[in-house]
Amino acid sequence: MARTDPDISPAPPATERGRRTRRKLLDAATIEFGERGFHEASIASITRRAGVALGSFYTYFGSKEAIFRDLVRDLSEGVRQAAAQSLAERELDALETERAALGAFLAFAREHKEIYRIIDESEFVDPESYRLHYEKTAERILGRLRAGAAAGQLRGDLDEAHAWAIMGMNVFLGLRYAVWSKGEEDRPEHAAQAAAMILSEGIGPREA
Amino acid sequence: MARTDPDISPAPPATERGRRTRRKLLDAATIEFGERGFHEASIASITRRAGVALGSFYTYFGSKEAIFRDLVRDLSEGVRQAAAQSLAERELDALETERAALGAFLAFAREHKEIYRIIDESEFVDPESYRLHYEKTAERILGRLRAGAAAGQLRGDLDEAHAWAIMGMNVFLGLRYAVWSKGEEDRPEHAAQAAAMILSEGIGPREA
DNA sequence: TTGAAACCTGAACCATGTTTCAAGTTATGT
DNA sequence: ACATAACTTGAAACATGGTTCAGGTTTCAA
Repeated sequence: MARTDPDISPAPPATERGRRTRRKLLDAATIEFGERGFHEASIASITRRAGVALGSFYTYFGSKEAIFRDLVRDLSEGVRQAAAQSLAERELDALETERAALGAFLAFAREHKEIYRIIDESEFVDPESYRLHYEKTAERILGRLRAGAAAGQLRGDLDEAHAWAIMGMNVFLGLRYAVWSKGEEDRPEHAAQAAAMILSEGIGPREA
Repeated sequence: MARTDPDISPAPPATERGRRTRRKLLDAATIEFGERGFHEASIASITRRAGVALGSFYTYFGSKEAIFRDLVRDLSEGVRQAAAQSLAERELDALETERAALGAFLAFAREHKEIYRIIDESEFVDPESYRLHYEKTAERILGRLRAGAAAGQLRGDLDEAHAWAIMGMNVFLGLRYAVWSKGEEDRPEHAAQAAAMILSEGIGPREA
């Protein structure tokens, strides 16, 4: 009885020591999943990295899937906070805000390729978390678009689809110019510039 | 000697019967991988669906990864052809072409969610195929942008980054409005309309 | 017609890595 | 100080499913 449901993680740690151990496992898992992907990753390797016995893993997580799920939600929240903070720093108009958001995302993705990869892999390991992550992100973008429209800085008929379009642009530019970026010539600023141009004027011919 | 390299698929079938069996396996694999994802999928289940003995699998594919790789490249080519055909039908100007391309993609994604899923999962199962697929797709988009610019229908300074931005828009709109689409209210045409608006005018306030 | 190559078969082998467990250690509140 | 709950340990059990193989059948060109 009180069997550990593999889908659900056990109750949160009750002691400080417990919280530390759980955190060590989560951090080790970030590295392990980031480097090897979900299926190549092994729990033994995670506990080894964390400096913890194999058996301890199941004190904190019900299964390999469970730690992955907890990790994705953890990282998703971290990404959200990083973005929010970077936008709160300056007062910008709506178009500048979108450009800054993409810039922050590119910088973040470049710095934390593992996180990018883990969240993306959740589409196949834990689709629910993946959906949640992108739905919440789209909602935040839509919120900014609405604010911009209210301020007369954006057109008034923007909706969810526009938010998803912008998010897709950002994600793919991140993949190409931050995660896959190789040499000097792949400049994230250039990607940000291209996106900003599309959002401000479209790609139609310049007015005479 | 002549051991089967698990990474490489054996020589192509020499007989008609062989080609049929290989095709049956590929088709069964499309269903299996599409429904269960790479790791949940089993070779036994694929051969069962194909109506072929387990052992026959290794006559045509060196490993589970190998059939997945062959399948992704097969599907990628199929997607390319479908898009090319749908665009060849009508003579359109550059902006209309992009809109038609997105429309065709949304229709295709809605009709073949499995294909969409398999190609996306290749990011983690066979990254090389994934990169190839999206690099080739971006190149085709860039080709269209250049043609549009040459015809004076698009601005002249569009480059790879713009192509990736457009591709990202399309992919995410496809995910949201074709693959995840639930009710009547998620209309792909609406997504296509939003993207077309962004490309033609941007999201800035309407001119007075 | 005939021989060789191509193809088919499915039971058994086997590697891998997740999960369990029973016994010990450390923390916490009274 | 004591009792109890929280936590730790790692060897072993276990399930799963990919891969091999030795022997049969079909195809096809000469």
